[in-house]
Amino acid sequence: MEEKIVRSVDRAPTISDVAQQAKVSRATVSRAFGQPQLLSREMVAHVRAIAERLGYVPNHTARALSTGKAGNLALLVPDITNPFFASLMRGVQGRALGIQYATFLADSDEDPALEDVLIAKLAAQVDGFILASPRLPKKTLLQHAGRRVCVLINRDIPNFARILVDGAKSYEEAVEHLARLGHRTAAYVSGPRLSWSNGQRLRAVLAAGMRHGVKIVQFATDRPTFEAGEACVAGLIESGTTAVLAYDDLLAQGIMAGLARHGLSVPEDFSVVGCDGVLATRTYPPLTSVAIDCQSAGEQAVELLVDVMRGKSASGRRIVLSSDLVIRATTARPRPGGRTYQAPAPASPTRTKSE
Amino acid sequence: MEEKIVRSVDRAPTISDVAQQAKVSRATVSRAFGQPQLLSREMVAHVRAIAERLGYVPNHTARALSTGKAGNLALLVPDITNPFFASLMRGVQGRALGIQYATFLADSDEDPALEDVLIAKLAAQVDGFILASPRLPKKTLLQHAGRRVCVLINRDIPNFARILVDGAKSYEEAVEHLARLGHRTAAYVSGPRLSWSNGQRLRAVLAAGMRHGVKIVQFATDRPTFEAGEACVAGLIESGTTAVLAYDDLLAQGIMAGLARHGLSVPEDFSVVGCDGVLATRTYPPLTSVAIDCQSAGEQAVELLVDVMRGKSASGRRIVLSSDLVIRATTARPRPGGRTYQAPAPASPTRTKSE
DNA sequence: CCTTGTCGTGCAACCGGTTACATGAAACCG
DNA sequence: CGGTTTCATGTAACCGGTTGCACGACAAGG
Repeated sequence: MEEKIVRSVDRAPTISDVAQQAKVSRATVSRAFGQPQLLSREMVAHVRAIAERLGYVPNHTARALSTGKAGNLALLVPDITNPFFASLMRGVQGRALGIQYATFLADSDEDPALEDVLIAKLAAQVDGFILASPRLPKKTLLQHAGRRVCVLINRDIPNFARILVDGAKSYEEAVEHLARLGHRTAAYVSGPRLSWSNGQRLRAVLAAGMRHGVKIVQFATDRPTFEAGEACVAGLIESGTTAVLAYDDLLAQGIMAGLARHGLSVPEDFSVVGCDGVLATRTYPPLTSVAIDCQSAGEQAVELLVDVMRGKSASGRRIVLSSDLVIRATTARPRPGGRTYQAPAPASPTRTKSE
Repeated sequence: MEEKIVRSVDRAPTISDVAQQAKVSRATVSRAFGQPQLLSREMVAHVRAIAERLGYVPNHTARALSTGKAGNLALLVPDITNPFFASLMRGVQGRALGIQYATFLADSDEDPALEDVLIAKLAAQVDGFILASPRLPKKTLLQHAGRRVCVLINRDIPNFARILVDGAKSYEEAVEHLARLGHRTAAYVSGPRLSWSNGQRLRAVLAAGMRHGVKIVQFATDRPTFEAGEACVAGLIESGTTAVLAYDDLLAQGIMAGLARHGLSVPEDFSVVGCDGVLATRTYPPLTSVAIDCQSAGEQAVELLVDVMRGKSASGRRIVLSSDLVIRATTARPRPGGRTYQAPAPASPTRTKSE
């Protein structure tokens, strides 16, 4: 029952093989696939039948070389383990497949230098890039855009085709929501400094805080990770705030873990708001969060990309997607008598190595 | 300040441009990059200097066509939004970059048919595939393997090069852990039916249950998702069990949410064990879970792939990676007097549409 | 001084497609 | 019925590299 893998010795059939079998020229075979309207009905059928029988599949590489079109696109993300970008990838691949494009994925690990290298390496093989939250300076992006079409996601640079997820309104609503519950002060835990989304969200929170009489305290993290969220909790508690808005859900999760470690419960002692739309619905307790349709963002990015490539004068188009504030279980009115402090309980996990 | 994107009009310099400038043949230029040892030191330096000045970069596509080597690899995963596969991707890309390979990523959405299509589409552009938890029948995989090198992850088929993450020992330990805590019955909530990992984990749980006198109840889900986990909770409660081992962390999270909705608390009323190594460390409360080094799995897959491609007779190699049971906060001794039932509290979230 | 071998480079074919242009046959038209 | 279109197909050049083979120069060996 142990079938051997038979590595096929006979190379894959080429256009010449089909041409020979069909007793036509290679050009005809090519046209039978590329421009069937140039050939007679019968000829197309004939050639295709032969091709089918031989198992012929046009060679993507050869086609790319002679046409100058790669038939590929690349998606660059700063962190694929972040559910936001993972969902984005799904959206991109779905639409790309529909237009016969294959998708390279590259993860820059939040590193601008690596991002630059990856773009350069892939440039030869793709017709266009979708750059999600790129960290590269505008100048560098302009250079790359000069060679290959680039669509940006969550980075707002004039003259670039770009998709922006507008979290501002929802963050403002979140602040209002907290104000209504009776919070007089709240913290904003920021994401990557260079991130457009982060700037937008911070501004929205500050403005809304002003408007609704909520004092805003800022906390910085260099990367939006669980650990970073956990780490900022000490400062959070010290600051005397009763609510926190995080840049994203990953941070929010970390914050919740940190709060628990300090003996504080959510939402009784602390209210927490995140942002993303994936993780929030997949963890417990259900996180009050700004929901984003990441998949749709990816799909629209692909469409925008092809529009630009086809020269539909969509070059500078700016598409803004809206978001929703979804109120779940991590926000409530602050404890009237103030917080009940408890000693931190650092639960170090027990590891059992197998094998 | 609004720089225009200047789409470069002059096409990228080719090997001919360099040859002309350097007053040598195209072959020499080619060798200056590919086989410098065939050329004199000075010639290599000369050509490279000219190339540098012109900004010449060898055309990947053309090279791929003439050598027959694509210089790319593809990673196929059933669900990129699952943190396990996302981490895997990172490992793969890291190693691939090191050997000058670019990585296609394809998400099959757990659909064998789509998987088949994706492999076929990408075959022309890659030298090899890394198939993570492929759902295709063995027969089909054999066919694909005949055309392109394939390395499997978490699928155990003889004669295939493959990487297996051995969760068995850790799941056995988990059952033992539960037994020690005093649980007499536990549930196993399974993942994809076709998944090798799932079979392995189930068998391990059953065997260990037998050995330690813990009765095992099985629950099936078609996809390991948060929702599926949530959905199976009703049955879980009905079955009268006091602990649950989930196929992965996503399921475990769903189960915890479902339990909470039914008014049961973890770990007081119910003990929960997951598996993965990413999500468990990023959510609260910290999940007792079988940890897997996904990134390393990805790295090793790439290395295995290049070994096979270089014909290092690694064709049938079977690499087994170990896992760790990490005991965190979701397992405890069962409530002595049995569970305290409460009425379910279906918390429907409030949506606030922005804009 | 001629032979033989080694080394550095060029020539030209090839990888597998696409496409501008040429060609020949059929259809149309006055 | 000759001349002009139109249509279907073939011819050959081209995309940008790689590589087997040929060739000339120069050094070593007899």
